[in-house]
Amino acid sequence: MPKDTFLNLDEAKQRRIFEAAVDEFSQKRFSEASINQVVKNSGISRGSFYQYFKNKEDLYLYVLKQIGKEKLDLMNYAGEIKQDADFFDGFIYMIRAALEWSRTKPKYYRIGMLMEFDDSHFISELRKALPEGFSMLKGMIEKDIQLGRVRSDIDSGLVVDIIYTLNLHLLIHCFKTDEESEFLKKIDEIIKILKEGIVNR
Amino acid sequence: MPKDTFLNLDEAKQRRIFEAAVDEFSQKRFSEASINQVVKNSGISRGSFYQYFKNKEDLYLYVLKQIGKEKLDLMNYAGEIKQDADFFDGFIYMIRAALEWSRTKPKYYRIGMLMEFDDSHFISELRKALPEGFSMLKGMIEKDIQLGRVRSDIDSGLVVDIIYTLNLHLLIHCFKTDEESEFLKKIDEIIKILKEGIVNR
DNA sequence: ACCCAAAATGACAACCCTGTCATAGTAGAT
DNA sequence: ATCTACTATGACAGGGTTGTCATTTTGGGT
Repeated sequence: MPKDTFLNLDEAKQRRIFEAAVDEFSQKRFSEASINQVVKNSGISRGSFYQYFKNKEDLYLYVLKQIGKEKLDLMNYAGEIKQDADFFDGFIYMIRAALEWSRTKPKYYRIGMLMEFDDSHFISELRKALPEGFSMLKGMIEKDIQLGRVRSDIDSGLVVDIIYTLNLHLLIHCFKTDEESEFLKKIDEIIKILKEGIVNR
Repeated sequence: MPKDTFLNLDEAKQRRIFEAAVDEFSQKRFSEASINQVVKNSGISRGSFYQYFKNKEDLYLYVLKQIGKEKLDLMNYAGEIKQDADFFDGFIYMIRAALEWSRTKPKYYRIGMLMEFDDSHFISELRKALPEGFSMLKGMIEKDIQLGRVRSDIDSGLVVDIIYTLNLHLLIHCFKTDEESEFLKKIDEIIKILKEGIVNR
């Protein structure tokens, strides 16, 4: 979506702008993020920016697309291993992969998280169009139901929703406090509860 | 926290301002909410506003305090019934009470929800100082553990966290789509999963 | 060395916002 | 009727934002 003028730039400059944008969008929600900041931190002029991108939305979409490329590589790699695992192991594997990614590329991860809590029109619409990261989990639960590993009256969609929500919530906490081992411990415990329930028997 | 000049106003005018503030704070996060809007919708002048309140934070705290009063009444009422109920019933009761409140005072509820997703310094600090609505649930789980109704290896804090997070998540969805019966169905299902787990046995 | 098209620039308009302040208005007491 | 103390007002300063545009700079081809 950037204009040709941007694509014609030498790669170093493209990266400088991209990274300035990542910096900004990982600190502020889309609506609060400022082009001025991106312009300042990438050392280009305001006028140039609007020669490269149509507007702020254009820049955001570009950043997302770039991040998506890197994420896709990682997810494809993760996808190879968990073929015959059950849902629980598959989930834990995905969590660890995601955590690894969030550790190597924390800013990318933060952008995703901020997006999650952005209720602006633009972001709401955008979110709908984006691929759901945990969607594969739904298939895994359904497989487990067919194999008799999971109760047949369980709503797979709801379970994915639960997992997705709790994971996001814990991740945010993890980011704030930087207690990664605590996070993994809690995920394990949540999985256990999800498996067995909390009732004494 | 408002100035005396505000308290001296006749009640109708106080309400007008309060309601304009509620309108604004239930539509926009604190940082995005605009005094201009409040001023316009309450029909007072900008200058007057700053004669009534020190600043935006002052107004916000006032609104929260007013809402807190109403909420306290409701919660005290709800607290009377669930004395000897177990955690699950207690939780469902609380959910229904909260939902009832969100139905009668949706704007108040929205303010709370927006606060939940506000990471500004002011709101973060404020949130810490506020009483935790679900804190009583923790005690109920611990009681259930002692009574042998819940496994003793369960972390009560984590369970409350799970419940709190999922509830909030579902409520937001409920607010957006206005599917209240769907919401209650899901809560019931989540409780069931929390109780029994999803594993086939 | 010259030319010209493409790229870079920052001033600018137009619109937000918050908090202040000198002025104008009002209503009660003397 | 006058004085006074409180209240209301909107213009203003000073800050932010986005997107535009006339102007200058640059660099490749001749």
